[in-house]
Amino acid sequence: MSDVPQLSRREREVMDIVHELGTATSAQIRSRMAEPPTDSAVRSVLRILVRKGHLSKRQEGVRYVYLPRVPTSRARRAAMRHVVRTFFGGSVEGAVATLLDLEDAILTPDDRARLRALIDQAAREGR
Amino acid sequence: MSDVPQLSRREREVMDIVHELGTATSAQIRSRMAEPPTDSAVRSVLRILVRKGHLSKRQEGVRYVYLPRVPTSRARRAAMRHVVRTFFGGSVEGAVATLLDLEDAILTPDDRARLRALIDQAAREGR
DNA sequence: CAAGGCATGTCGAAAAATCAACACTTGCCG
DNA sequence: CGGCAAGTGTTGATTTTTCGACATGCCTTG
Repeated sequence: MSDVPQLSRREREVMDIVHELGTATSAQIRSRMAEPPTDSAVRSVLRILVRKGHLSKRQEGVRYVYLPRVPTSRARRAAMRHVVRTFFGGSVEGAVATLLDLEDAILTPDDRARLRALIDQAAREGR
Repeated sequence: MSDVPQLSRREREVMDIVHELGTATSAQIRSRMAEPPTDSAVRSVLRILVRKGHLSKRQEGVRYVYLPRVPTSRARRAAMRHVVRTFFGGSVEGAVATLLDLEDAILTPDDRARLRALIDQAAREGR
């Protein structure tokens, strides 16, 4: 029922960036941060996130590459669920509506077709 | 391009709750917090959020009621945009897919019809 | 092999956030 | 009126976060 993210401001910022990139080095992350601190500071946060179990690191040649410990699919769902609950009173329909209304929601005919298919599928699966 | 939320952990938690409730008293907020601190502490955070301009307060009888300073519609869009960018590489279609796949995405035939209409409308509006 | 660079981890200081004790104000009710 | 109850703001102590100076290790290149 309850999330327990417990992430500080910087920690969340870093997690978001890693999620966005999928995989990222300390330098990449730093370059995307708002008012980026020293490289050293960024790596401090990274180490904390690893210790807390939110990220894992892989040796990539000389350097480390960080990646989310939670599979993207799960993180996506969790993020969506949170937004739907917090901002849409749990209404999936409302969320979709806003989504389609976003400025950058440019849908190709293909996209539209796929969306229709998704709706049908949801229907078939008894939802 | 960049958000500048700059919210601390507790601040974000409180903001989420207020957004979810639309309007909330200190006591309501406290009752929804994870590991709720003293009532006094909650009100401290609230005052900070007011000072920072994220919340406003209205006298409601004896007590204060807090509400988001940013209109819900705008907050919704911002939240959605953030999730889409962070977790879906900007793909609205992908976001909708996940949305429809959520456990609690129970769509009535009516809902489905409305969603189809929304897609059509997006199409008509040149998206 | 030496030197220079690059990437890392440790550590402690500085800043921010978190928290609750306390004091005050107001309304209510006996 | 007197006192309790509910709600609030101030304040300073404690904890957490944030940060960067520094030392270390390793690779590469000359």
